[in-house]
Amino acid sequence: MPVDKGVTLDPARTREQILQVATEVLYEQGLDGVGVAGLCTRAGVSKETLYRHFGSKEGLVRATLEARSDRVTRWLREAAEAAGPEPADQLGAVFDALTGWYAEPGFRGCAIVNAAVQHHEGAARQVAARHMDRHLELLSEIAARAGAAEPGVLARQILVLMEGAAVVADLHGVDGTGRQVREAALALLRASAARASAG
Amino acid sequence: MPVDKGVTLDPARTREQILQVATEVLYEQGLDGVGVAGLCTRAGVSKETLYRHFGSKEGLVRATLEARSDRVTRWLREAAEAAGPEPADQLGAVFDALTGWYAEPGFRGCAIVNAAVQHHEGAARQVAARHMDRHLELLSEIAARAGAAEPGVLARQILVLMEGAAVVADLHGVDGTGRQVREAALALLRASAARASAG
DNA sequence: AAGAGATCGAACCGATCGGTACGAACAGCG
DNA sequence: CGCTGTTCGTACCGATCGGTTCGATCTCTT
Repeated sequence: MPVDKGVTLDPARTREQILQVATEVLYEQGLDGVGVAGLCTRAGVSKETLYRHFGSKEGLVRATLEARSDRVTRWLREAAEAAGPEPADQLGAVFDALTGWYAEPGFRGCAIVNAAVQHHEGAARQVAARHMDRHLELLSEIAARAGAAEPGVLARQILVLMEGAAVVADLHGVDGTGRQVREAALALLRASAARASAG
Repeated sequence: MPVDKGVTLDPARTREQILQVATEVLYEQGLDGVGVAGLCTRAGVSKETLYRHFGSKEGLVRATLEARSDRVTRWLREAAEAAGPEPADQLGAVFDALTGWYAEPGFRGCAIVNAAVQHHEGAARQVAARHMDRHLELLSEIAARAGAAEPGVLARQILVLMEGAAVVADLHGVDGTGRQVREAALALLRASAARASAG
């Protein structure tokens, strides 16, 4: 019985295939909602292969979340940059992108936050902390260019809006959430800028 | 060998004991982080007793989360009412209460949201949705009394701040989160009230 | 042609999972 | 006293968990 290994036998390809399946399945089912055997079946890969690439389930989770953090960070930054030079436009564009995400079928909140909350110890929490640092960096740049009174504080307030929006859109319903949160973020930006020019 | 059943043999007491332990342990370890056997050990109760009271682990989770939702809802409403008649004071008091919570040792975010995110199907999501409805009710009352332009929208924006604050305080650090989010909520309230009197 | 490395499928491991069953010990009530 | 219902401790169930091992098979490189 010949064994089907796919077209090529490329370790990097195999790794990517596992990562892609894990990204979907761990998001849909939760970290504890699927076993390694199930992951392997869906990825069309044997357990030995998975363990050689990632060492453990924890290692696979870490790699999956780190890749996702990279992707999301890049996505939001590009959305901001595509909106032109105005800080308010950039902030609006970020929340427009998020609003589209909430409405996607299968949306279940932020995968990284969800993972961090499921396992109170482990890699997910570190990845989540770093993920938020990256968001904060982007938001701080926008806040500073907008002339905010305290760019760091404003950025953190908007970060809270971002994370809260994902939770509320997931658990309480998408309707209007994105738009409402976008307006809240812009209102905070205006208030902070006004305070800076008045003070 | 005499069996130790505790001082009294009161079903209601037994039930409360299980609920109290489950509230702590499920929050600390996560829904999948502890088995029914472990719960029973920590509660000083046999598996048969637990299953007679709650039917299943899912039933125990539901009862635990519903009790918690009741408690949190009462707690926030009392905090608001204790702050006097001014809506802004009441809103500030709500976030002061939350800020104190974030700083408590063992804080791990909102137990109900965490549970809902861990099991994408099941009782936790229903409890979470209802939990947010209750928050929204309180916030809408405050927003309406503050003369907000759109009380429902403002309440939802502040709800997003509440949920996001718990996530950020848990995963990104407590420092300043409570105070910053409190100020953000009050800023949104002021902006909405100003818009209402101007329009 | 031959070796090196990647992969598969399946068997296997000990541990744990949620849930059930049972006999014995206990309390409260008539 | 004896009846009813609660609880305990323990054993047990089938299933699944994360992880390891092994021989066979396949591709690529030299």
